[in-house]
Amino acid sequence: AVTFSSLINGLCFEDKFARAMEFFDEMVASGYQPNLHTYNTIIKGFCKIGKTNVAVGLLKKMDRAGGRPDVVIYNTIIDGLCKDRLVNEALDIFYEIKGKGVRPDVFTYSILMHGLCNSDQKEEASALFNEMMSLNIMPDVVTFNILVDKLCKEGMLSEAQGIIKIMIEKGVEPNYATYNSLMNGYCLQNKVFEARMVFDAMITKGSKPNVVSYNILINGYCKAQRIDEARELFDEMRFQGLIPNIFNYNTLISGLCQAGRHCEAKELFKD
RNA sequence: UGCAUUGCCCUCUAGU
Repeated sequence: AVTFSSLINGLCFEDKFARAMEFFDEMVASGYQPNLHTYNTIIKGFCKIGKTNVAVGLLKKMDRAGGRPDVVIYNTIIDGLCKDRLVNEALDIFYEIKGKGVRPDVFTYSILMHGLCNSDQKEEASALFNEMMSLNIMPDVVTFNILVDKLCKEGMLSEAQGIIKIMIEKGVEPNYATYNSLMNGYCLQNKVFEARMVFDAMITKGSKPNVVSYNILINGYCKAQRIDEARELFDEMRFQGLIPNIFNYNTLISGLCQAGRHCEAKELFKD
């Protein structure tokens, strides 16, 4: 059963969801009883290809058949709905499960807070944050990162710094995503220097910058018309053994183009 | 007994 589930998961990961489904149907037809892990993998697959409604249908079917969906399954569905910008439907499910004895966990709250932030409902997200605290469901680094990121995107950098201070006081260490959000926030305010300080600080604190960290800074330099520094960072990233991804190429190539340096852009494109 | 499933950060384009 484990290998079966892993296989399906692997197929979904490789965007071979249709194959995964085929496989799932065959197994069920030959009398195999899928467990919660397997169901969740399938449900997530449906959400990923934009068929959240099918996922919800599967959930209801499980429910009716007495399949007892667990909090992980509900979290997957709630996240799928949020990513489809159907936060209200996600909240409906949240209230529904609270009423029937499935305890929301730190994932549930983080997912919903993320959805609320993405639909410009920061106040509601804070309310959920307070609610989870009052229920003794402790926010973790991801929960805090969601708040930090939202504040950074709104340009409220000192508030974001405040949250980081609070998280540290609570014994939750910021990770690379926290620093990346902060760097991005500074770049959005055209404060590349401050972003660079964060970048350097994260190295000192032992969080290795990843390709995303580099990309944020590269983008910051490009937007500030400092293309040469952007190029240097790109090279340094490779020197550090990081493999540039599609984002890195896009960022630098469009930066070069906007600066009128089309030849260099073409060179890079060839890689 | 162990092992598998859910949440956070970056680019461009298009749409609105």
